[in-house]
Amino acid sequence: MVDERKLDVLRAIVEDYVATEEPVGSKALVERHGLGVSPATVRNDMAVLEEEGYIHQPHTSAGRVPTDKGYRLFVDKLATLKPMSAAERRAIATLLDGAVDLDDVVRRSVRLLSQLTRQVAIVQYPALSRSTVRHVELVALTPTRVMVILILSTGGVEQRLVELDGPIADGDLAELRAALNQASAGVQIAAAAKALGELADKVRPEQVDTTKAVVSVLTEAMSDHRSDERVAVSGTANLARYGDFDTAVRPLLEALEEHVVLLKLLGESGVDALTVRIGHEGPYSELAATSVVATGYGPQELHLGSLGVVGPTRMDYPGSMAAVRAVARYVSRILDEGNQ
Amino acid sequence: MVDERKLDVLRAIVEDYVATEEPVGSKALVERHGLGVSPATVRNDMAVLEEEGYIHQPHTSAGRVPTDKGYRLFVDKLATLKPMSAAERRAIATLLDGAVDLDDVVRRSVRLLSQLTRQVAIVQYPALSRSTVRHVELVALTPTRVMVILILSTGGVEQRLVELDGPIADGDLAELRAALNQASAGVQIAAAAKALGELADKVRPEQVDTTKAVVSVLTEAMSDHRSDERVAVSGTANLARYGDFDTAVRPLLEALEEHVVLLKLLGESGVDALTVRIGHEGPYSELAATSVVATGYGPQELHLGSLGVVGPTRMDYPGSMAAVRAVARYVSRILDEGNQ
DNA sequence: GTTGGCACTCAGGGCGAACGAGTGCCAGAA
DNA sequence: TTCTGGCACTCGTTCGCCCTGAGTGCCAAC
Repeated sequence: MVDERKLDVLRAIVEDYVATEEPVGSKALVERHGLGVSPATVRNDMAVLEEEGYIHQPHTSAGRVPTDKGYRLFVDKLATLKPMSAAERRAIATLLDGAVDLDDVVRRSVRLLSQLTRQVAIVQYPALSRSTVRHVELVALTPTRVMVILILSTGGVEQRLVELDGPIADGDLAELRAALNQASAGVQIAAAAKALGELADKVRPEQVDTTKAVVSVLTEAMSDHRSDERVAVSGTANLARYGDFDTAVRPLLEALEEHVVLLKLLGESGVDALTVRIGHEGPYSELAATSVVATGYGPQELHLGSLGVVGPTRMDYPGSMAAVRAVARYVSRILDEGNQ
Repeated sequence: MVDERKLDVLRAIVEDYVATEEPVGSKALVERHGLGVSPATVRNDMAVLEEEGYIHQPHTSAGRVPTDKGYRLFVDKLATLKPMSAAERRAIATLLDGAVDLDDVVRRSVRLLSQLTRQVAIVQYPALSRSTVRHVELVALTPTRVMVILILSTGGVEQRLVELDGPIADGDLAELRAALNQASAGVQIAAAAKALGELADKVRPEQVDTTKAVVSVLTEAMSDHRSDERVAVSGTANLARYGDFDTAVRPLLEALEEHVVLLKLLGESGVDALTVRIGHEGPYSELAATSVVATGYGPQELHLGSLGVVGPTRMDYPGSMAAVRAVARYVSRILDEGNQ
């Protein structure tokens, strides 16, 4: 199917259907797009497109609707990314530059993305597991209670409270702090957890218990509560614009509650590599009516997390793809700056 | 309207309508509830109830539906809190006790509450502004970059990065840390911000710039990014069970995106004081079809935040009220323990 | 004050006709 | 070949109609 005009027809059908949400007929097509041929000709083309599975007719006397395969071709061959307007670029820059910390970056991004695309936006929190330990801090709140603070290269911070068996002297605390940092600072999280595990063997006997207590909390903070399993969601109100409530809105609303499902939806596309999953191409059969546009983000090609939008298969792919890419790039840049 | 039986009739109408979502007629009423009188008698009572505005007839040949005023009377006079089952109590205890930090408590609570009530749950993050400063920590990441960490009595932690004009010596950093803690530790946030502001006048001249930089970031962390303006939401999928999409679901979905709106919805009810706002009683006319059940929480009667559920006016008030109160009490207890 | 009887109202469902958007096909023009 | 205008055909949608039945209000009797 190399026919240029048939591709034009498909593109026109997708664009019209996305805009009107109604099956599009041959007459309306030639009127709204300057195709330069008659409706009859378009009808012939449509018959071929249908035979090849790119479009579909809900019933005999109706217009045509793109199939998932049709959207796929549209995205792969026909769509050019809508460039972001200057105003949109400015909005991205000013909003994200105002973020005060890592969580704030995520919250602002997800909100921004949902506003730009008028879809449901999802942003995965950056993976701590890929980052390195920048510093470990111990603060004695009382002689037997120590606040353990883990600071990561991504700007993420985890804190935990440790209850000690007996009181600890300030000097011992400083010593322990130094030992912890020597073992872990600058080291990737997985390696750091390992190094810390061996630390208890190297300290003075009377420090062993305390060290063990602190280390166990630290390693737990590193592995157990992995922030990369958290996601932020925004724009659910945009679901209200969906047509079919039961087949489209309800399953998606349910999916949005399950963060595990969301993570699977987002997938693991590389940094700066846009993934578009259309309808049944996704991992969940209940979500056969929704598409996902996602990409990875992170500084220097290092994949720290994914972000994207979900919406009806009948969505504005060029616009969504452009917005997702723009936001991902900006987030990557911010993470990069914070990383110096 | 002191008639005991009329109140019984109203209670029966509310319960039936909540269960079936359909206007309830006189015959069905006497059948399902053991009222011991004939339908005709009930009809007379219903006529009076309607005259007084407690119930309403959608159209002539239909049954009755409670009005907001009817629900109000039901909640005030007729409803007894459904006690939580043992299993529910256990679920609350085990789930919330497993929380690792303050944010986790909030996330778990909101999820729990939405599951218990099968409604949309909202939990406000605890107000930092009411808590006291427990400790301020400074960590030199590089000679000119300092991580400022603010630890609060509620267990909340805020961190910020400060870029200094020139390098700072370890000794000076320790000195500054001591000064900061002396000025703010144990002090309420508002007072602490004030005390810190005066600190720059008291340090050695060569420390003034550094002090000012750190203090400005600290006070900003204290006031600007107030976590009590953040809320967590869960259970939006439950909206799918609503009947009327346009009048009930859409406005609520939109409201859920606006955290300011949510905070206003939750209101500022005292700790252990349940607030029920029914339909038009709330602050937003678009949300005339939704009710809010909320309460404050916090240790020792100290109001740190609010939590609650929102749903259709046609909701299970006794069940929601019981769940909201149970979760709030448990959260309060956890905050209290963390505070020792 | 309560009850059974009865006429009345009216939303909702089922049915059929008219409508019209859109199609497929075919013969003729380019 | 490829495109075009014409035409008969399909079928979902809309509208008007009637009928049904749940539920009511009122009244006379208990």
